Amino acid sequence: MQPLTIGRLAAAAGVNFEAVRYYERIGLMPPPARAASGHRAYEEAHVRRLTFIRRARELGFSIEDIRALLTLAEPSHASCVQAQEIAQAHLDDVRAKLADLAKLERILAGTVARCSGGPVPSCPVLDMLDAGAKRN
Amino acid sequence: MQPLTIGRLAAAAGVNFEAVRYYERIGLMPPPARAASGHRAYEEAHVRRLTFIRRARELGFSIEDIRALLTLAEPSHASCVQAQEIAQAHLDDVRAKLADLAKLERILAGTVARCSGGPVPSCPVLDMLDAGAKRN
DNA sequence: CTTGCACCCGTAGTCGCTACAGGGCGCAGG
DNA sequence: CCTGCGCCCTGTAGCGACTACGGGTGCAAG
Repeated sequence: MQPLTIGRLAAAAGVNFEAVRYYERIGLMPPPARAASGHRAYEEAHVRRLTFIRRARELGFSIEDIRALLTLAEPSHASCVQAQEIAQAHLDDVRAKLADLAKLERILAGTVARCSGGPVPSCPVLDMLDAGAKRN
Repeated sequence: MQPLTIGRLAAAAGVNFEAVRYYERIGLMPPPARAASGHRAYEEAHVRRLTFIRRARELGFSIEDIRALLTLAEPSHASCVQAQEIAQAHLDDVRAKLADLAKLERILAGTVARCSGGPVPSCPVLDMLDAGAKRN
C-alpha cells in the first residue's frame, strides 16, 4: 500500500528507470504524486500500466500504438475491435519485415558460403556489392 | 566522361540525393571536385562507389561495416577473409533478428486469431498485454 | 523579365530510449 | 561531526541513418 519510488517501480515492471521518466515526459505514464522530498510516489496501478507498456514494447508496438491500446484497455470500452485492428496492422508489419529479413538471410548466407577467403578479385562478398543486382 | 551533378549521381546509383551529402559529411563518399558554380562534379568512380554503398545498405550492413568493406574492396588487399568475417557477423545478426521476429509473429498471430472483436473483459489482445508473460 | 529547376549550405526532426552533468537528501560508519 | 553511499532530482545531448526544411544562388527557356 505504501508508495513505490521510481527505482522500485521500474524494477517491478522490468524496465530501466530512465525509461519511466521518458514515458512520463511523452505522456504515456501519468505524472505521479510526490513525496515531501520531491521523489515520485507510485501506486500499484502504475506497476500494471508500466508492465502493459513493457509487454507491448516487447511485442514491437510503437509508442503511438501503445497510447491507443492503453485507452482501449479502459473498462469504458465495449468492444475491442479497434485493439484488434491495431494488432492486425502491426502483425502485417512484422510479417513484411520477416519476409525482408528472410530474403537478406538467403542472399547473405549464399554469398558467405561461397567465399573461401581467397584473393580479392574473386571474393563473392565484395563481388556481390560491386556488381550485384543480378540474383536477388 | 563529363562530370555528373549530385542529382544525376544519386539517380544513377538509386539513392536520395540528400543521402549523398550525408555520406560525404560522414566521410563515406569523398568530397568531389567542384564546378565553377560551386556545384559538385562527380565521375564514374563515384557512381560505382555509391552503388556499392546502396547495395550494402539494402543488405542491412551498418555504415561502419560499409566503411570497412570499402577499404577491403580496394585492390591492394590480398585476401577477403576480413570481408567474410564482417558478412558472417552481419548474417548472425540477421538470423537473431529473424528468430526474434518469428517469435513475435507467432504470439501476435495467435492472439489476433483468438480475438473476435467481442467485449473488452475477454479481449485476447488486451488480456495478453495486461496479464501476459505466460506463454512466450 | 520572370519563372522554374537544380543545386548550395546548415540545421532540426525522426524513434525510443540511454547516458550523462550537476545537484540534493537521508542514513550508516568512522 | 564528517564523509561516503545510494537513491533520487532536473535538464540536455547522443545514438543510427537518414529526411526535410528554410533560405539562398546560378542558369536556361518562354
